[in-house]
Amino acid sequence: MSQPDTKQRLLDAAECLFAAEGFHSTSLRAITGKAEANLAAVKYHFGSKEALLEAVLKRRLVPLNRVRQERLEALRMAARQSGVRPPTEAVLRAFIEPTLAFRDSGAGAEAFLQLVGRAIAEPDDTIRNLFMQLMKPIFLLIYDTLGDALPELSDTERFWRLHFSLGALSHAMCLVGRFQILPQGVAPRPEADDLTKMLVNFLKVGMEAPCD
Amino acid sequence: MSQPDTKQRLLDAAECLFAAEGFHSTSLRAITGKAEANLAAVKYHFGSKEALLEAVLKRRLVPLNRVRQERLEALRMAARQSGVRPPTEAVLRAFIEPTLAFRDSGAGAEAFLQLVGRAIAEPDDTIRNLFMQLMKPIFLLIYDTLGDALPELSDTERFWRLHFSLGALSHAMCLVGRFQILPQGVAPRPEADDLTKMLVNFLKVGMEAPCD
DNA sequence: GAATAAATCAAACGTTTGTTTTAATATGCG
DNA sequence: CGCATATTAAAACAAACGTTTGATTTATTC
Repeated sequence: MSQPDTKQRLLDAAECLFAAEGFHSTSLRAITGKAEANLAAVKYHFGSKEALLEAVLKRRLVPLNRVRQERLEALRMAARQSGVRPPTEAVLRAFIEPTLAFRDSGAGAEAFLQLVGRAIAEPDDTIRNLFMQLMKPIFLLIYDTLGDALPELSDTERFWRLHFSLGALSHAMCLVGRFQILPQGVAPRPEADDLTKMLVNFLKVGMEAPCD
Repeated sequence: MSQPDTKQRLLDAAECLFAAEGFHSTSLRAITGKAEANLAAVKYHFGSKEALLEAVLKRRLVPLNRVRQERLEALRMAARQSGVRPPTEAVLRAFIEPTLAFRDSGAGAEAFLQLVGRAIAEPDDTIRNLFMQLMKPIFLLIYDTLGDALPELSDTERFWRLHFSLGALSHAMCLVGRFQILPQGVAPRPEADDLTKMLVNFLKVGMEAPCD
């Protein structure tokens, strides 16, 4: 090998291009071109274009979800032992903080956030199912943990408020770095910490709002 | 003409397919096949595939945004005359209520909501620019009206809270009708009224939350 | 009813797509 | 060295894409 792992270069290039152009609009020729690899390299190392997408998603999403899972389960554990409810804000933070902090963790990370933020609304069944399969466990865990934090909330309200929150998060993830409409007086690119603070602060009160 | 307007049938078919499969994944052959029209009909009536998308978007989005604009401007007017701030909830409702109520207005309306809910995160520049051009005026108007309602809020906070809200709304729009993860005890498809109430209720407190 | 315009049609265009095949090259090991 | 395995390279594949063409049918106008 001349350069670091072709496999790695393909993952990096695919992540970047999938995020910028979308999965279907990105050709294997564009990916292998950017990665300075041969066209057949994708088939050789991954098997297919879809398998490449799966690898791109898993590379970052599995560790990220593991962190989220650990933080959420630690919250449940601590709450159960001390006999008090986990604070809503802590539950939201356990899910959101790793996501947006992740943004500054490396070169392709920001692109990856766009990719994931868009995957949640993906029209293609194969892609959405792949993404949902990766997200379902953590989704159900935060749903349950929010139930611990807000036991008086009905299942339906909790479900929809969680989805409103996921929508706000994914939208924030997509928006980071690509603004289309910027009114005067608005900082173009907040720090990850500030964005997390704003988002958690916004969602917390929504989650805890009385139902009527 | 054998059937009602080919142009109309093309719009309906395209709306449905764009929503279900996405713009790039929908072929002109699929559209003209569903519309029972000739392949060249799109070129003849609209000029191109992109122009067809523009027509699909404008057909519903222009009237919808007109309603939103009227309601928002009526709020500003009433507030200015009475000397009190427009209520945050009313501002949100002016924007959201027409959207979700629209869902029950016709056959393709629900599909259209998915299409629009996804367009906001669209990777393709041409599509996103087209959508943004249609949405920019109403976006700036609600941004200003929220400024009337919440003058103590900083521009940056107001901007991001608005985006969180748009994310929640677009996510709710995409989700309507296609659930992937349904915990027990959750109603699968709330009425538009109920969904609006939940969403507005959720966003209102987030908008009005203290900054720290 | 002839002449003009509007609409539809089947067929083919050149390109690009993901995939596959076959050959060449580098690498590791005894 | 020589063999075997892993990787890269180049070329070709059929299929699908949006677009275009030129002929034909339908509708409108004088």
